[in-house]
Amino acid sequence: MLSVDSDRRRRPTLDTVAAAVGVSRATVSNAYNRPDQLSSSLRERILETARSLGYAGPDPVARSLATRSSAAVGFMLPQGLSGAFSDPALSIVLDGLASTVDGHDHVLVLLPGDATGGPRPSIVTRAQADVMVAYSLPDSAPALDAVAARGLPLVVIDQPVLPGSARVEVQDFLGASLAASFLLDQGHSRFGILTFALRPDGVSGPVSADRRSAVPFRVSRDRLGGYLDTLAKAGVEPDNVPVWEARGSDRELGRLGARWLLTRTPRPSALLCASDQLAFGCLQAARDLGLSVPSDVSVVGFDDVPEAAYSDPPLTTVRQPLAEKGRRAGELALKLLAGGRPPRPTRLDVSLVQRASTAPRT
Amino acid sequence: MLSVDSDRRRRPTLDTVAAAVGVSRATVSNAYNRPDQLSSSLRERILETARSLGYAGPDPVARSLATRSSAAVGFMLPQGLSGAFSDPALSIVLDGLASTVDGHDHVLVLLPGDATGGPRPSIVTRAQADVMVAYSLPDSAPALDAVAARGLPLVVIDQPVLPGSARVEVQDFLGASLAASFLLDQGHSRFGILTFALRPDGVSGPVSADRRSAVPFRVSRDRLGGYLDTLAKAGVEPDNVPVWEARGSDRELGRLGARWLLTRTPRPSALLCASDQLAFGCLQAARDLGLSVPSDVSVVGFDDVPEAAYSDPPLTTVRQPLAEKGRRAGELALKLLAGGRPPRPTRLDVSLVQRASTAPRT
DNA sequence: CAGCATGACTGAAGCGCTTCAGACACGCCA
DNA sequence: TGGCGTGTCTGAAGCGCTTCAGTCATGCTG
Repeated sequence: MLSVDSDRRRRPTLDTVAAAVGVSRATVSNAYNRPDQLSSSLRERILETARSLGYAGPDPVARSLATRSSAAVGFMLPQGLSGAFSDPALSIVLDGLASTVDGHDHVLVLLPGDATGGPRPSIVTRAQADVMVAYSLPDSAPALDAVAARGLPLVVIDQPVLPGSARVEVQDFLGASLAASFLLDQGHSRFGILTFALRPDGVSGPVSADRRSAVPFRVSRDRLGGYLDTLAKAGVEPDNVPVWEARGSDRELGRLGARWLLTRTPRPSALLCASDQLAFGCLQAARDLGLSVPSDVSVVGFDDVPEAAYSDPPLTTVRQPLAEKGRRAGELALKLLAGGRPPRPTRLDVSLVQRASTAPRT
Repeated sequence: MLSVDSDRRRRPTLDTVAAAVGVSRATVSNAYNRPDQLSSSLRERILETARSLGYAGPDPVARSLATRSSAAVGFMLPQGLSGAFSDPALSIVLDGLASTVDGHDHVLVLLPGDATGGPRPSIVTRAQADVMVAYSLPDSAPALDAVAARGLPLVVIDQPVLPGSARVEVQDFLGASLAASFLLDQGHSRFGILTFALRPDGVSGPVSADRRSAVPFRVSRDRLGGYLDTLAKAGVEPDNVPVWEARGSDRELGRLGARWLLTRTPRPSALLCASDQLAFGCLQAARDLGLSVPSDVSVVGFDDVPEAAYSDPPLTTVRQPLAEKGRRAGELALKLLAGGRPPRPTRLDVSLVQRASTAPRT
């Protein structure tokens, strides 16, 4: 304890090095940040002395204060990390984002959410980041107000536009409607829908018409809406379509929901899922019940994660450009950081990928 | 651009608020950090004024400089994020870690690695964190030197002990040997081994005896060593055991390797994998080749990720307490931060979980 | 040789906050 | 009445760095 403290106290600073070399502090700073401002021989001497003194370079925090930039991008999640990362779609988006900002020497600061559907405002207020990226937070999450209060630039992924923020998202409604149309074309008429959280309250279960209104998660809203609207236009009453809400997007929760859906009477001949993970759960549930996919029941997912091509059977799903989404968000963040204005939001394309988990109704 | 700049310039500070209220800066600071140091009526007045001025609270960077603490834990990965998160084991560990540090109002700063098997030293040097957690980095990664140079406390997960650092890890060697013994007991004698990266050079392919020596990743070293040593003790020559190295730990790379292993002559009757993800790839490869698991070939994994219970067939695997690993690492990090000395490393337990992917040799 | 551009280095003013040793007024006890 | 503890608030010294306007030789031009 004592020794750690004294370690800390003894840590050399720019001044220590400057004094040791016999130059001004500014010169030492230049040795690190502006090599062209001093002779290379002096620079060498400074770096050498710094090394021998155990000086590892300018303190990042002090540097940030002086430059008013922390070289960090905050990433706000709607939930805790385990829930979050069980969704491979997030990992891919995050990777796209990370590789973009990493290439510009920025780091990613992770702000996990809690039951309110986003990070606590207090943690947002104290996070050292100079731009925030919000991933699929519910409308009007307190975290968003905290970002606004700090005046930080914001880019939102999969979320309605907020004044002054940049946005990237995909055409979820269209994607869902593509999937529903496809199944209708295949002759299906009895459907079941498996969605992930409509609200950040951790509830799983059948969805009442009441709960379907004013859904704060845009993605859930659009995918569910896309499914139901398309079915309705084809004459399938929304009230006759059982909907199960899973509180998260993982396989096991999907299995649970699918078990319920597949035991309704009459049994749906096609299941529409809000994510591939949920769809994988459906495949499992069908197997559990001795049903065969696609001859007894067709299943479609959403996202087209890599695994969708290898499931048994391979999954028919709606493809969205996940990595691209992350990359775009990263570029937008860097652009805002450089003082750019938020451009018009672009909605990335979606398309239907037909594989073996769907078949015409026989 | 201009307006952003002026926005920035105009942002109120403690002084702005102090002047507006007519008190000293110290008092405003106390209003936020030490409510007991001023009358609650004054405090209310200060907070109210701050709000009306658009002051969102003390600037985190300046605060960090003054307190010499940034309330952030750095997390260093051996590879880029996409590779990393395709491994569910990492997500679970990360979640355990995040929930622990989050509970103490710390955030996680992600430092993705590159081809050198860890984050670039420059990014480590500049990251604003006051303790680092290294996850499965190779021995002597440059990033580790950078941490040492900064004098930051360090906790390592799945890595050999470094002087002065805290450590948490599981008994990988023992786990591997448990799995190998089990298969030997089941009467198997022809084995194949599927490991993830032995070196951070991005190479996939059959492993020569040469490449098996001086493996810098401790986990790979111990799991592979545990398999081979145990087999050797039972009289199975290591040179007769084909080993495939996948450059990452994902299903598709596993499938590729298993395809090679399952087409050796004589064909192995049992496959030992370094991770569940790789094992899932084996299941897929077996299916591709028209082999049935477990009657034609037995497969064991390592980790016991949740999905292992739901694969087809459910996976026999070595269980390690993943979430616990992350939690412990988080606790250690917080302890070091508080000035504690690194305690003796604890190796967490492993155990074999028998499911349906293995069967006695017929 | 005056005049001037150039390169190398420095002084000092911040960046926005925390903290700690007081200062000050007030009420209380002896 | 004098002394003293208490509750409030302040002044000023940092935290470690960047940056910008200079200063000072030095060498070059005309």
